[in-house]
Amino acid sequence: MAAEEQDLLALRRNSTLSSLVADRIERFILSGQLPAGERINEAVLAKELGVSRGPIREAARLLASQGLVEFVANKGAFVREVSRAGLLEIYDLRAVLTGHACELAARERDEGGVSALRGLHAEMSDAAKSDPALYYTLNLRFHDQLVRMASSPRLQAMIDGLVKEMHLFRQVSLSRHPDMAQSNREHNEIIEAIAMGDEASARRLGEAHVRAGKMRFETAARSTAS
Amino acid sequence: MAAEEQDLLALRRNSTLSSLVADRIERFILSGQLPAGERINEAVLAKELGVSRGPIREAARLLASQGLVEFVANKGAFVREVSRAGLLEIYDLRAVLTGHACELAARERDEGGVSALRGLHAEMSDAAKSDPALYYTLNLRFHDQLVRMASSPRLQAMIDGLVKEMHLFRQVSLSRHPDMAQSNREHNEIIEAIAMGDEASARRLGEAHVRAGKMRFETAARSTAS
DNA sequence: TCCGAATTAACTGTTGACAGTTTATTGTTG
DNA sequence: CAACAATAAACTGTCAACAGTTAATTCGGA
Repeated sequence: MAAEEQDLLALRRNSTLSSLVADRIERFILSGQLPAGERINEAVLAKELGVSRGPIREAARLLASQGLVEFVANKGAFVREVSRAGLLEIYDLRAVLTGHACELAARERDEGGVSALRGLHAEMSDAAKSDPALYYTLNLRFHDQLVRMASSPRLQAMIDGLVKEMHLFRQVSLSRHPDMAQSNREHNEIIEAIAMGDEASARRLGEAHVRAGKMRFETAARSTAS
Repeated sequence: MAAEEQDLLALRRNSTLSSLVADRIERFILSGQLPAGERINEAVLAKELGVSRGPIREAARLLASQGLVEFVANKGAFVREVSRAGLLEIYDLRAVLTGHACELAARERDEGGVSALRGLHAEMSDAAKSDPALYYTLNLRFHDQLVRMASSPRLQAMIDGLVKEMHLFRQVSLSRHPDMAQSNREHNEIIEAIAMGDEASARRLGEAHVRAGKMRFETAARSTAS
């Protein structure tokens, strides 16, 4: 399979145990198997994964670089907690950076990229009616494609990190899009601005799109206040 | 001294060898003692700093999180190289993020912070005429203060990282401000926008200020082309 | 019964040694 | 003399054990 092949390539290019362990731990964290705030017990994880504590520590440091874990001296590595305020902060940053990404994408004028976006948009239109989970997955791919089209590795890394951090927020209500149709209409506007090379509009629309997500979360959270 | 006291506090709060080693290595890198592209020889550094290789490795991973070094499997840690294109990329990101910081600062309406900015601005006006090195130092503090006033830890970390990365660019022509007076006029405009709580202007001016720095670099580099 | 000090257990931080890979060197052949 | 293969050195990746710190438990006293 393509996915496995890519895994093997990544393995060969970066064949260190630490990175494999890091991937595993990252999945543990993002899946909620390691809850936010939890300490990462090195000995237990080492035994569980069948490796020594060294790679575990290095993996934790790697994840710390992505903002997923936090080190406290003589206490160890903890899965980072993201507060409500932190989440709003992340939304703002992601909005600003996404806007920048759209501006750069509009400047690049990558036709192949634009048609990829159009394809995803069409798929999402269907999924919006029938399959929210699929919409969610496609949405991630859409935004990933968008950011890649900015061809700015640092920008991509920053946004990736922010997206991962968002998943550390306790409530998982993020995965639910209250209004997928509206969200996808915004996607379409962004695509057209990029296709036309309209940098200013692309930036404004990209930023507004994420800000809209923030506001959707704020109102949803307000109504779900415990 | 206050600085030493703060160091001691940081030491007590985070009394791990790794972090101390990381600080040392970071200074080596930023001072050019470890040039960009150079491999970090763990054994040599360990001997030099009188510690084992473990802390060195962890410190390197810590620095990797700040974008200062890069790991290659089975080859080790290398001081990251920043190309001309990379530097321009960083300038853009910093511009966008600084604009955001200014917007947030304007929203906060922190009078103490504003007067701190005004104080630095006055000092810099003097330094601009007599002491470029001092101006450079004050400029760093000015931007630091600006970002702190946004009270967004993630934003601060991001910009800090970008500023550090900029220093990895080979040519050190960054430290020279071709037109300190103009730069400081821009500072003043930013301060006033923040003081008035004019978020939109603060953002626009903050972003433009860093973009101006980028353009100053571009023209300076063009004339210094080897 | 509850609070606090002393003791014990658990865990992280650090070290030195071993295994596997990469790079440099040497020797060989056309 | 140059190109290539084999060998040796250097270095990273991993491991298991030790030291130091933090957290939990036990014990004694009010």
